[in-house]
Amino acid sequence: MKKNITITDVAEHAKVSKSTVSQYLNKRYDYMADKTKKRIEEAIHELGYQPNIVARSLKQKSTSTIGVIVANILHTFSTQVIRAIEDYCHDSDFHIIVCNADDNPEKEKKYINMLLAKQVDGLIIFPTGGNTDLYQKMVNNDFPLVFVDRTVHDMKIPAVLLDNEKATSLAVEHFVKKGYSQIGIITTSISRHVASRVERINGFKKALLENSLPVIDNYIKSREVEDIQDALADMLSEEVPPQAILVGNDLALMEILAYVKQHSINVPKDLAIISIDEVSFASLYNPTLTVISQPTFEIGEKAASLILEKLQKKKISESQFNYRFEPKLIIRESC
Amino acid sequence: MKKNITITDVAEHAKVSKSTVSQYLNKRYDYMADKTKKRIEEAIHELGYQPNIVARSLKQKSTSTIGVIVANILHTFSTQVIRAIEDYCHDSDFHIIVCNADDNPEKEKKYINMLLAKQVDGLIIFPTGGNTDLYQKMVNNDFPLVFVDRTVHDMKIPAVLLDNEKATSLAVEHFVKKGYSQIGIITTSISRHVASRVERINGFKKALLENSLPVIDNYIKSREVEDIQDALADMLSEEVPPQAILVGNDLALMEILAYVKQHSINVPKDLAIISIDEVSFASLYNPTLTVISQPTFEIGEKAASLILEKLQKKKISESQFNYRFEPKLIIRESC
DNA sequence: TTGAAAGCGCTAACAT
DNA sequence: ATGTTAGCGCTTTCAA
Repeated sequence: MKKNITITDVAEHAKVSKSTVSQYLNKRYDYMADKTKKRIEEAIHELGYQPNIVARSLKQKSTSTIGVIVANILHTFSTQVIRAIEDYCHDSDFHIIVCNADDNPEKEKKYINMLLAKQVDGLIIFPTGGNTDLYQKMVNNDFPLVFVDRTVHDMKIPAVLLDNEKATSLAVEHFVKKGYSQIGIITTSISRHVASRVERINGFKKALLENSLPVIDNYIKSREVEDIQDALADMLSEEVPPQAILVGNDLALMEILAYVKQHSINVPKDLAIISIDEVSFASLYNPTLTVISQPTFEIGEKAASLILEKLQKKKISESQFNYRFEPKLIIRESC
Repeated sequence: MKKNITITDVAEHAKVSKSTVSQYLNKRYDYMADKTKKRIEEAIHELGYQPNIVARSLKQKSTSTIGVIVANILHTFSTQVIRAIEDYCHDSDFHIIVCNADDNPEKEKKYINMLLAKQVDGLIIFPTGGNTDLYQKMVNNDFPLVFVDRTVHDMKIPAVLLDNEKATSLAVEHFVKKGYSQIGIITTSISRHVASRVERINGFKKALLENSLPVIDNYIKSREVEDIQDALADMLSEEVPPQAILVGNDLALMEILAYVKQHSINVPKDLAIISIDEVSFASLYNPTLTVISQPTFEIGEKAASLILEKLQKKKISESQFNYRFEPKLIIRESC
């Protein structure tokens, strides 16, 4: 590995001082003679010089990078939101570093500390919910922090997420409209500290009541991914099995579809399905899948803009703490 | 944002010098008195000190991070390989920064320069193929570089990728075994500088010949994603349309399935399908999809290990330049 | 066993 | 219009 070219080399080559080169690099041409400018330009070109961002970051105490910690990268939702964040940051000349916590609070903690050590300027977190102390510490330090997808109870941290109640009520209403009254819900289990699972289940119950349907506990299951199929099996072996089921997210959906396929259950005749999260094959599947889609792009964009705002103003005016986005029902054949 | 705690603060708090704290941080306890060690430990804990990685990187001229530039993050293949790279690097205390070139050489160039400026210790690239000059420059500078998924013609850069010929021949042989003789191939178009598309198409032709089948130009199409459906339509409107089709990757597959669905084409009766790349819904789809899967985990692992080796030895002994991995035929219902 | 001092590559106040 | 200088937070000789 050859020696790196530094600003000193450029300065010597152009026969000016380092500071002048630095001025040039930072586009402060105000008092710079045209010929020096040109000489520096040439020197940079001839040497193939690239400024060392690490050195600059050290000096400026700012890395122009945002850390993103996602609870579980396997969700299509996550990757789409991340792409939106990346796009937005890119436009403002910020970089992002993405870490996957694997739904594991320990990993999340490790990544938070790592990213802080790396001096990221802000953090966007899809929280596991298991590190409230750490979150709180960052808030106390005025460190720019935004949550995505989930809020954490009692934390004064902006969160960008779906209007989960609306999502479940959209689903339930559609089921009802299609004539279903025995409706179940299955979702993957996530930490109780985290609002979204609770919100979806509560929203579901509320929607049932609003439609004058009874809330039946055995129709409500939240399990680890590996146990989703069993949960469905349990539900379907009830004396009166549900005729329709709301699936909490894309990973749960895969399990449901696997079960349905293996047991030759006809969708929607034997079991109607609505899933939260749009999936790539929803319109290719047989039958095509009715889903509640999240505006992933807007969510990511909002999260990124909140962080960048915080960085600029250093003071958030009129802090709002929940940015709720509208779900959309996409009607296809599965219900 | 509160002031960051530095090594100086810790030193003062523990009443030792900065260098001693640094020794401690780097686990050089060899000559350190137990009580000083303890005092430093306490100070660090009390102050909640985190070493500043940026400063360390500047001094050490090494960031312990690897840059990864992926040609197109939308391929499942890419995300899986990246996860494997991340896992491997993580075990060696390296971080990765992932950038998506969007199949655009200009973007790729921008990211290469950005990552170099950020002083990454090495680069893993899924090359677009459009920046041979830049690649060459890095090689000349002895900068650790590994390609994934594609080789670039005449470059002395290790590449980790699928045995594409094997992949196509597996597919063709399976088609033949199933009694098909009119076989087409459709894939998304990628730069001509890049070997994989060429390899898959050449491998396809070769396999046809080996099975004593004629090579028909109109059965061979490579187009942009948006034009894939048209390409299929063209092929199917041939006088003698193909009865079986090999699909080059997952994104192309989505298009094919959309077309097939819209035109009520029965798979495999009207059209048999084999696709390169395993997709999440392959075993859920109706019919289940026969695919050629790539060992994404091994590919990522190999790429990461090659880079890390290069970093350590600084000299590659017996450099090998192509690491080919075995495709696997997963037989399901679509052929 | 610990400390002093130089320096990584850059920026920014202050001189000139 | 350009140069001098100090310093960002850390590591690393070398000295004590």
